[in-house]
Amino acid sequence: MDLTEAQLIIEQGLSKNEFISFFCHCSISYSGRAESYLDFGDRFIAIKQDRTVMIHQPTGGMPINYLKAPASCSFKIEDGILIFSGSSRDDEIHVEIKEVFSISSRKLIDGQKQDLSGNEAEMSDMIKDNPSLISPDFKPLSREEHTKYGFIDVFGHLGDGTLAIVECKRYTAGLSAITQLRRYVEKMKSVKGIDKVAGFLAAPAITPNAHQMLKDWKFSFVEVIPPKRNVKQRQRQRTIKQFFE
Amino acid sequence: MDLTEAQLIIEQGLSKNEFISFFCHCSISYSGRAESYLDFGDRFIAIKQDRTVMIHQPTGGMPINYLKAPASCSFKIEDGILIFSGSSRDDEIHVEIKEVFSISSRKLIDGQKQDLSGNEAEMSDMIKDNPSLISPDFKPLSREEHTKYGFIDVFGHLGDGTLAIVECKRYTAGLSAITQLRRYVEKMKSVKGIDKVAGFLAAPAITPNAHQMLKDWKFSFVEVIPPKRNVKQRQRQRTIKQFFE
DNA sequence: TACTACATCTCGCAT
DNA sequence: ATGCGAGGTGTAGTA
Repeated sequence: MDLTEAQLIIEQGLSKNEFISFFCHCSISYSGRAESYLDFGDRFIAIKQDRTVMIHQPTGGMPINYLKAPASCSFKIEDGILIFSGSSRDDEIHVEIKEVFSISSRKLIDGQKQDLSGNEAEMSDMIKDNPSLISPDFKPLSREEHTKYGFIDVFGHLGDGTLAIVECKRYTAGLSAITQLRRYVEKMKSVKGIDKVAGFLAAPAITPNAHQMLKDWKFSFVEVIPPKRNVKQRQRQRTIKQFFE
Repeated sequence: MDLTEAQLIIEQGLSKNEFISFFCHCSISYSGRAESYLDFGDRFIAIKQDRTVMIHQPTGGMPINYLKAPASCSFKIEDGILIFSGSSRDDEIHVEIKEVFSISSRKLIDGQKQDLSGNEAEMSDMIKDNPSLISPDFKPLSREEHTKYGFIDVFGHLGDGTLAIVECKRYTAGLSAITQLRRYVEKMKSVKGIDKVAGFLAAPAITPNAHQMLKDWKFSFVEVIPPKRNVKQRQRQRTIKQFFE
């Protein structure tokens, strides 16, 4: 495809804030928080409607280069090469495009927001509603609370009045989960001036090293499978409800 | 665009392992590690050559849904709707496509790898080569070493023989950086049976809370600006060198 | 804005 | 395969 024509289509798309996507043969220089260079090869480039820029190689899940919105984007042809210069707050990229294979540009209309289930907040919700998952005598007091001790997933006390902190992890808990729990427990001990605060780790599994550290610090592991709502069901129900209202 | 034609183009692209990209009007159900539903709207969908799947809304840097490679992808038309079913190891998505606006599919050739500079490894490199950045009497012994105590950025000793552990962060260090350092220091103490191991945090800055915790644990903060090579320069030099060899 | 922690984190590396 | 930590992490929530 002729580079002058490509430049025209892209600049029209930019002026109309369309979603621009194209395949090309290019090299990429990046400079900002870090620096990188990627020699010539075939890539996919997209400029989204908020001027997010992302450049993908043919494989892999993450963009090889990107700019956060809103990036200023300019195109010019120099020595027979289409040069794309983009810059955002912290970073800039220079793309030398030797060939453009195809371009699509379109205004996309989408006001929807995703309904996502299965995050850590829902797990701590479940534990607060079902405290026996932690211990028969666990009484939760708060959940997902920002305190001066830290961001504690579930906080409460045991039957004998001992304060208890629960740290939730949706996946196999590693060393960092234990250090996180330890930090909250230590902080609460020092601020409250008490020498006994119970620490619980709620997760579906725990790594061996983390389990050792947990035992060293006299914390308890509780196997908890994180919950999931059926969001499609929920969405449908809401739609039906709206229909009848 | 006719949905039957769209299905044909996509399936041809899949059979040739091409990079397929298209704009469409669709809804998306996701189920796997989490669950989500996104009601109908205009989206961009790409299936990469390794069968990575990503779906983007018109704005924002991250895909709203995705599948890790290699995903199995199938398309069928049912009740006048093109249905895209994709499944990878842990997850699956169901996309109901009411309209396809445009499709591009192409085999991209790209054997290049990115040369990235400004990562933590280069920072620990610099410290090992310039130990006085940490302390006048710091003698580094190793860097970026996987030990049973953890992954220690720079390890060495001071003039009086005290062992020293350096944790590097490229950005403002927070609480987790201190707990990480603390974990290495504590573990090294207990394994070696000594009661004094020096801990250094090397970073361009540190948050107030982290600084307090650092002081509580008698660690030291050293202001270090992470280095950056000029990778484009380096690439050019290598090219010139190759030319003369 | 700075700080904190989650993420369908992803990715690479070492065990 | 699993464990572990970095990331140009991004993103949301809060003070």
